Amino acid sequence: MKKKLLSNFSCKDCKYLKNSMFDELNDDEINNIYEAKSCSFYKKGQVLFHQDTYPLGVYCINEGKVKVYKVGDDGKEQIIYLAREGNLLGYKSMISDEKYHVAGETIEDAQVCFIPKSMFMEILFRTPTLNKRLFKEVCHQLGVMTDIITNMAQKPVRERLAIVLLLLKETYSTASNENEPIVLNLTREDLANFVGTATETLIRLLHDFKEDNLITTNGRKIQIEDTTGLRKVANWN
Amino acid sequence: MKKKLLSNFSCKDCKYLKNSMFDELNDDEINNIYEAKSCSFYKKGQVLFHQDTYPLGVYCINEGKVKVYKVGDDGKEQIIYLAREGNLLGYKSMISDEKYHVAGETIEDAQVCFIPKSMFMEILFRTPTLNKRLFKEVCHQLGVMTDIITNMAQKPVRERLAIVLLLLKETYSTASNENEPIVLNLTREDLANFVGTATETLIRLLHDFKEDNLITTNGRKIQIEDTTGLRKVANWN
DNA sequence: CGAATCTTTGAAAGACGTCAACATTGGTGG
DNA sequence: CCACCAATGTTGACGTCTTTCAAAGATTCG
Repeated sequence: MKKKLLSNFSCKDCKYLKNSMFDELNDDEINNIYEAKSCSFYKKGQVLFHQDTYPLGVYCINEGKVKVYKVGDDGKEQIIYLAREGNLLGYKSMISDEKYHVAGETIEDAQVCFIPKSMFMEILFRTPTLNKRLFKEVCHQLGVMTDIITNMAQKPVRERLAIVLLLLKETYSTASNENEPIVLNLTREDLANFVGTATETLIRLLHDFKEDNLITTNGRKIQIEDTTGLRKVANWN
Repeated sequence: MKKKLLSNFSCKDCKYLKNSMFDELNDDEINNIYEAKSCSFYKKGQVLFHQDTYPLGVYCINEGKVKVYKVGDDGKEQIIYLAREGNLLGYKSMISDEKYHVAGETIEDAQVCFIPKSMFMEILFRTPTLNKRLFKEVCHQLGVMTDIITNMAQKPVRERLAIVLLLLKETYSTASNENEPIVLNLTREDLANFVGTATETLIRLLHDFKEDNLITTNGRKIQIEDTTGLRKVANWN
């Protein structure tokens, strides 16, 4: 299922290098990463790494989107965040030396580079630039998570949905597609599992938002029509 | 209000050293910390560091408990976690170089050591043992946070309360007081802000738990009577 | 083209928050 | 040391947000 690509292109030429954790590395250091990695093709819906298993390495997304989620005690998925091109995945549990708390699964056909654990750890601890960069990133993410916890605990579903939509726009927008609809390969259920609500509730709220001209939808395409309005609904920032 | 203590005892002799982030340091390294720190007395309810301000240094709790919380958009506190003796606070936003996402406030009279930013950062990046230790801890905490997010999103208040009670027992229990009631200086409102619910709902649920002989209460003292039962209610582990 | 999956809508029950009133407690000044 | 005030705790009633269950459309993919 996991097809190995014939060509293993250089990280230095990766168009997402500047958005990655490797953006501050010098040529030699980048080359170390390049030599350690291998790149593979994953079909939509494939799992990169499983919850409750030990990390085997880290994943760097070259093409496609990945949903990172945790399965709760009752078997329902909670999407923690969506990762996109350039993002590094699966390193946190590796560093803390425990099983994955979450799983990572492609939501569209993807191309993902893999660096085996031993190699990554070795590079990580002999490359201060990378070490510092990742350390910072992890600390930043902790702050973001406290924000999410607070929102989950205090905000009603409607506001959380508005936030998620705004977030998705950010995750999916590039310079080129600024005003195009977000084509997210997320089912309504996924979306509900991101917001933290039931699928039916999510659908009803999307309906409301459409009536209020905040968004338009066409199947799984969602177009944000009124960012300001959404932000107001979210009672955010 | 913040009284400086006359004696500045050595970290090496701190009885909580073994539970702290400094547990793996050698004598020299411990001494660096010792020389950088100063220890102060804080009265119950004092704020160690404020949300949305830049970190000035890190705090190591020598005596007392500290609630770490974030004020949401509607002004309500969300308690993220409770810190106890030996815990290090306020370093994450320092490392990620941003304003605090949370605030830290004593919930009982406390004695807290402080290490100024410049000194701590300097020690952190010239002491691989400490660096690695903290890095690991931060990554671990991220995993814990994903668990919290999932619980907040998926579990009803009743289950979350049960979890919080079990958590509090862990936070407050020492070898000596295993079966004593938890004397937590948390108001019902604080407790509600930890669980993520309204004060009235929290009180009603505590009442239920009492009826089911899961706990007994006496003012702010809460005694866990049936850990197994609580775990069952929590639908946990 | 048909099975399977996903989406949407309706109706009803339940969980939870809010408001208001009242009780209790703890801290403070006299 | 006591009395009093303000903060905290408790209870009831009520409304609303949300979930759940059921069933009917729509879409997708083999």
